[in-house]
Amino acid sequence: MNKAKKTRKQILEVALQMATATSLNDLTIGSLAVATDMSKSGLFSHFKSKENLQLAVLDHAYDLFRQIVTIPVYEIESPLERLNTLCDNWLDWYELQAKTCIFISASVEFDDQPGVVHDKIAQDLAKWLSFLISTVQAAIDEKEFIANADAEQFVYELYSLYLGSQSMIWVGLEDANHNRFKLALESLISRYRRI
Amino acid sequence: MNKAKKTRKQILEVALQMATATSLNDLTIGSLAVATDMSKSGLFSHFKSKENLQLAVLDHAYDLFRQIVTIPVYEIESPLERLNTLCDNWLDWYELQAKTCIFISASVEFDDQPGVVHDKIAQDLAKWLSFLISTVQAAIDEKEFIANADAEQFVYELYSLYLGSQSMIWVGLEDANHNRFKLALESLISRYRRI
DNA sequence: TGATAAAAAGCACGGTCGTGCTATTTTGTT
DNA sequence: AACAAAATAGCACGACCGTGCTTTTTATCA
Repeated sequence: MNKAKKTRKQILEVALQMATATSLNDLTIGSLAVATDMSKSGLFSHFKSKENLQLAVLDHAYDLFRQIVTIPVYEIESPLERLNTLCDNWLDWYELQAKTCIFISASVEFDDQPGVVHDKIAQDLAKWLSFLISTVQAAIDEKEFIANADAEQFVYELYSLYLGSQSMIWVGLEDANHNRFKLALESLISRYRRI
Repeated sequence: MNKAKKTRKQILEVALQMATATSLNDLTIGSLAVATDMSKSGLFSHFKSKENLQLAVLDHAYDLFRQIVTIPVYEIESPLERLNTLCDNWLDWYELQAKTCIFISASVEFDDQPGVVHDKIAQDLAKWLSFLISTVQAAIDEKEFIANADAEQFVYELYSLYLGSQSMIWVGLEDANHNRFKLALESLISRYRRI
């Protein structure tokens, strides 16, 4: 691997940490340079613009997300079991990222800020949601879920519960083990399950 | 009313609009001065610090929120009907604020940024959630909901669905009329309802 | 190993930020 | 109408932002 690629990767690891801890906009080139022990201009030349840096951070995050959440379930045959493991991994992802999710904060941050970053976030979110939808649809097709189930409605509710779990931890309505999420997920699945 | 109080109120109305459209941190004293046709220092002297401005904006928002969402339901006797109206008003609030909610964006923005603003947001959110919980509890007590219902779990799910509705509009999984939210809410209530 | 290209640093720029200080204008009261 | 007080404006500051330049250091490969 190139020297450039290597340092670029190291930068992105630190950058993802920082952007996760604060936000994509608070990830400043100066502070990132300090954190990586580089000069501002030396770091800057890797990305040519702040926007490119933000895109690179999101790309890096998505790679990591896939590695943790998505890829490990490919071998699982039962769609329902795949869905369950997916949710477990999804919670793991949250824990591994120091109890936040950069995609969620980024999507709130950029929902009123049009541009390529906004578009990439929307695109990544759409990819993840449609992956979930197809998994639910597979469960329907393989008769693990009831035939007249609405896969999109299921995923809307599932993603909502995930969002809510994060939001409500810091007011104490949800606990650190996501028990309300797990309970609601169980209930959600049972309503869709063929008995 | 004082001149000071009057202009302060005018400032806060514009400030809330701007903070809602972007974010509490992007609400800059300079840009707010331009928007209100004042000098930076003239405006600044009303609040003495940016933090105070942010607190004032949140206060103003919460007043408005109560006016639109909470106060109009006080006269409704049936807790369940109160809950339904509350949800309708809650959606109205979202529409009136140009299809965003400052509390949601602010809570994401400040969840990793300790201080008085963070604390106020958490406090406001907690107040709203406990109001919802007490309404659900009233429905249980008056036997509109089943006796062994969990009011907190209900509100966790309700708030999650609201969050999700907003998040998923911009990827097209939810539509502008919040139909997925309404459908899920109906389902949620029916699961708690005494038949 | 030495030539050449790539990576990193140094430095400067215009801009905007929040926030003080002082001067001026406007308000409210006698 | 005169005067004290309050509201607003003018101006300046140090700090940090993103981003261009030029120079120096480091990596790559014949």
